[in-house]
Amino acid sequence: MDDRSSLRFGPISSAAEGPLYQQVIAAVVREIGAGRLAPGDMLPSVRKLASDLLVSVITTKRAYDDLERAGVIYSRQGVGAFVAPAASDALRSDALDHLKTALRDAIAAAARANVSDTQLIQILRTLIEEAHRT
Amino acid sequence: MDDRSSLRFGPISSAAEGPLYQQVIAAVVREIGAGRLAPGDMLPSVRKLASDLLVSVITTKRAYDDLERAGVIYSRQGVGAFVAPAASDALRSDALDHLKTALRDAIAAAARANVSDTQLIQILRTLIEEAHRT
Amino acid sequence: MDDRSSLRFGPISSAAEGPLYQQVIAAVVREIGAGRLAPGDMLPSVRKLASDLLVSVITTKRAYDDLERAGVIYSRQGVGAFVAPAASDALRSDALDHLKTALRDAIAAAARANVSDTQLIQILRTLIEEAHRT
Amino acid sequence: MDDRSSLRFGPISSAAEGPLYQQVIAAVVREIGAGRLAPGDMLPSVRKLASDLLVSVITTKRAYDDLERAGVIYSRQGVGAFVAPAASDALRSDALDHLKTALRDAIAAAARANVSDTQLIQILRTLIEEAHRT
DNA sequence: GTGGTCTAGACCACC
DNA sequence: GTGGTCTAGACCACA
Repeated sequence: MDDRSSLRFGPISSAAEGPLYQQVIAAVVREIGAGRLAPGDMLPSVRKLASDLLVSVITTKRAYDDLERAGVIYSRQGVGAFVAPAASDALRSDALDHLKTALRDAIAAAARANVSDTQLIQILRTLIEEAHRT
Repeated sequence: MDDRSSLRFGPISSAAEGPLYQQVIAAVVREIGAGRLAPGDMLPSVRKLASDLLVSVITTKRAYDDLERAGVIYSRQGVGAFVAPAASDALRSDALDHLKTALRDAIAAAARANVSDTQLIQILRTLIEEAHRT
Repeated sequence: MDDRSSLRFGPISSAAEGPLYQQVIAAVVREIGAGRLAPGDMLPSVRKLASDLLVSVITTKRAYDDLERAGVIYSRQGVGAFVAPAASDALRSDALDHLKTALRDAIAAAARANVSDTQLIQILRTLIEEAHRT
Repeated sequence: MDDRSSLRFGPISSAAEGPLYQQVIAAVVREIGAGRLAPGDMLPSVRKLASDLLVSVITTKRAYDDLERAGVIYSRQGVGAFVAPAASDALRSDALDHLKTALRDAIAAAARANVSDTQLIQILRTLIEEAHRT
C-alpha cells in the first residue's frame, strides 16, 4: 500500500508553460497548499517524482534544491526530503513578495502609460472580476 | 560643439539588470518619454550610440531593430534612424499591456498568499502612496 | 539511423537570391507547407540546421527568430524549436498579404505600360497557364 | 525665362518611400510618360535637379546613370542629358517586365495561400476597381 | 557617413 | 544537448 496515494502531481508539459523545474516546483507547492502534503510529511524521492512526471532526475533535483533554499522543504542525506514546519509561512511570504513586486511593476507601467492612480485601481478591480469569472 | 548635448543615455551595466539590448531599448524609450527625442528626430547612429554606451554595435543594432518592429522608430538605410510619428502611441499601448500582465500576476500571487480582493486593493493603494513619496 | 530522413531543406546559395536568412525561412516554410513538418514537430536545432545548410549559426538563429515572431514556430530554451499550432494560419495570412502587394504592384506597372485592365487580366490568365505547365 | 517651366518634378521625401535615387528616377519617368519631356529634350542638369529636389548631387547622378543604362536617356559629356529617341519603348518594356514578374510572384503566393486560379483573378478585379477609385 | 547582412566564436540558462 | 545573449570583425547598399 502506498501511503501517498492521494498525491496528485499534475502533468508536466514540456515546451508550454515555462521551465520544467518551475513546473515541478509549482506542483509541489500546490500539494502543500492543498494540504495533501503537511509539515513533516516526506516527499516522493527525487527519482520517483522524476519517473512519475516523466522529467529528468536533474530537473526534479533542481526543483527540490530551490524549494529547500526557499525554506519550504528540507532534505536529509540518505533519508529523504520533508515538508518544513514553516512551509506555509515560507510560501505565503514568497507569494507576498511576488505580489508586491508585481504591483510595483504595474505602478511603474501606469506612469509610463499616463494612467492615473484611480484608473489603475479601477483596472485592478476589473481584472479581479475577470479572474473570478474564470 | 555637440548639437545633441541634451540627450542623456544612461550608463549600461553589463549582466546586472537584464539583457544589455533591453537596457539600450529602455534608454531610448526614456529619452522619447522625457521629450528629449520627438517624432521625426534622428537618433544617434548605431555606431555612435554603441561607443557612447560602451556596448557592441550589434547590441545597439538589435535594440534599434526591436524598437522599429514595435513601431517606435524607423530606420532608413544610409540615412539613419528616426523617432516614428506614432512613437508615443506605440509606447503607451506597450505600457498598458505590461500593466495588465503585472496586475494579473499580482492577482494570482494574492490567491496563493490568501490575500483577499479588498486587501489586495489596499496593498496597491499603500504602494501607490509609497511610490509618490519617492 | 536518421529519424528525420524525410526533411529536405534545399541548398542555400550565398548572395544569389536574397539574404541567406530569408532563404532559410523559405526552406522551413516549404517543409511546413509540404506537411513534412506538422504543428508540434520539433525543428532541427539551430546548430544542426546551420551545419546542414552550410551557413552560420547566427543566420539560422535569425531565421528561427523571425519565424517565431511571425507565429509560425516557437522556441523553448534548452528544449528546442517547434512548429506552432497555428503555423498554417500564420503562413496563409502572410501569403495573402504578399499576393495583394504583388497584384497592386502589377496594376501600377500596367498603368505605366499602357496595358488595359482586360489586357492585364488576360496576361494573368496566360501566366497561370504557363505556371500549370511547369 | 526658364524654358522648362512646365516641368513638375514632385517633392522627394527622404525616409518614406524607398531609396531617394529611385524616387528621382520615378520623377523623371513620370515627366516622360506625361509627355512633358519628349525624345531629344534636354533634362535639367544633375546639379540643377539636385538643388530643385533638395537631394545630393550624387543621388541625382546615380538616377541619371541608371536611366542611361536602361536606355531612357543619354548623356553627352559637357553638354547635358537628353531623352533618348526610344525612351517610351524602353520604359514600356521595363514596365511590362515588372508587370510579369509581379504577376508570377502573385501566382506563387496564391499557391501558398491555397487561393484558386479563379479566386486569384477575382482578387485582381477587385484590386483594379480599388485602384480606379483612388 | 549611414543602416543591412553575414561570419566565427564565446558564455550563460535550461534540460 | 538545447536556445538566449554578447562580442569583434567584415562586406554591401545607400546618401
